[in-house]
Amino acid sequence: MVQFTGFVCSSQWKDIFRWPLSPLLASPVDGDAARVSVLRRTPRAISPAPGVMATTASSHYNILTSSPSVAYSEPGNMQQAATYRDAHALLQSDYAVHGGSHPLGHAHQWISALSHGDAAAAAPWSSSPPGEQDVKPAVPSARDELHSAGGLQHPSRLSHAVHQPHGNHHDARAWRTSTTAHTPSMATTNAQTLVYSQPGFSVNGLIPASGQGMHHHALRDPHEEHHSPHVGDRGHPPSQQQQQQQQQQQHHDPHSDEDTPTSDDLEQFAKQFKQRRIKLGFTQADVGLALGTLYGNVFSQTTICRFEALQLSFKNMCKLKPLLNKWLEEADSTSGSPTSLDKIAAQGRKRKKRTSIEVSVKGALESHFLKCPKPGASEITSLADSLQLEKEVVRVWFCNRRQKEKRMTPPGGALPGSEDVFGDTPPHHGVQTPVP
DNA sequence: ATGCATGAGTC
DNA sequence: ACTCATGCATA
Repeated sequence: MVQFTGFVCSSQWKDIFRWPLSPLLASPVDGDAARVSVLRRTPRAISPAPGVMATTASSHYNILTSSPSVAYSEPGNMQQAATYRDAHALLQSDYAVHGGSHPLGHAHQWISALSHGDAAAAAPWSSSPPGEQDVKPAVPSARDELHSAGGLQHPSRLSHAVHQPHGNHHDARAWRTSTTAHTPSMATTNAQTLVYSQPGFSVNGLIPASGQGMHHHALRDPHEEHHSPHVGDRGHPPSQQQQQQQQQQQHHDPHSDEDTPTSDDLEQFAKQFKQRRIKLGFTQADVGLALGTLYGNVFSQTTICRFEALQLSFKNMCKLKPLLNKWLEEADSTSGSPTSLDKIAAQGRKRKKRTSIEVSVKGALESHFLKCPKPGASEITSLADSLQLEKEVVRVWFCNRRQKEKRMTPPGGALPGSEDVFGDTPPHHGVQTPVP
């Protein structure tokens, strides 16, 4: 039953599920770490399980203040260049400075305090559909193949019903089945939200705080685009667009961001990154902000999280790695000093309230997806009709589902050990480097 | 941590 | 109308 909430803002019901958190103070391992991270423990015993709360915002989510400005620029605007030392960058920061106008009045009143995220992910229906998950060995793209010297993927896979009606399956899951055992006891603990809204706040002079996002807009890599190159099954010249532009992919060095890393490198890095980050006492959100301060590209907690979990596309991972790597260097070289946090609110336009699709409905969608991942407009319409959902919602659902399919990092995000189901799961996976 | 949403860039 | 990168809001 989908009910519509009249007000977009009246989503107060969510507070009903606010559990009394008992914040504990935990000092990060490092004794010198100037900052402590407040870890919040979430009583995972309590599961709200709001069965029927399909709240869909009224379709007329009016755009009150449609101020596009997402400017994260600061008054001081001293666009120092040099920050991007190496232009190798394939940084394709979006943030195409639309409005250009900078808010200035960064209203960071929303410094969310919602942090609790007991890692119990695994969607109910995501019980790793066997034959479906075609765990074909990486080789997402020709490019990938080149540097995938990691030699991780063995050729054992063969069948797996790699169907997919339209030949557009392909890539993604470059991340082999790593059971991603992470999920420490804590998750996003964006507690210590001390917000210094300083224009040019530099940390120990090490952090160039200058990046004050000025006009470093769109660095979108014109080259390197054309997604989904690798036409699923290699072995036939796609005759598609021009080959990638991997002019010089000599030998890769996992540490230098000069070349394209391998899946292994990325996995390794992500893992290490997370450890370090935590050790330094930073939250994913902190990092996201720092990147904005340092390089002008702000990222959300979500993105950092996905990076660590390797839930981004290969390309995207490659793009972010250098940035995160730099941050890491800065971060621990300046550990023991305050950090600047600034919020560039992107408030303004009203966002459609997130639609909550009931489990049963999801099941239905999932079924359809298995049959036809790319329903036509008419199909979507009828499907939406039968499911009592807005067409747009259904459309988006499929889009997201497809996108997810392309990554679905841990196919067994569901359960460990499920990797054997395919009988071809890579013999090894993420190695747990026990922190130096 | 993840589900649904937005938007730029493509096709 | 789709893919992709991203993120708000939520669980």
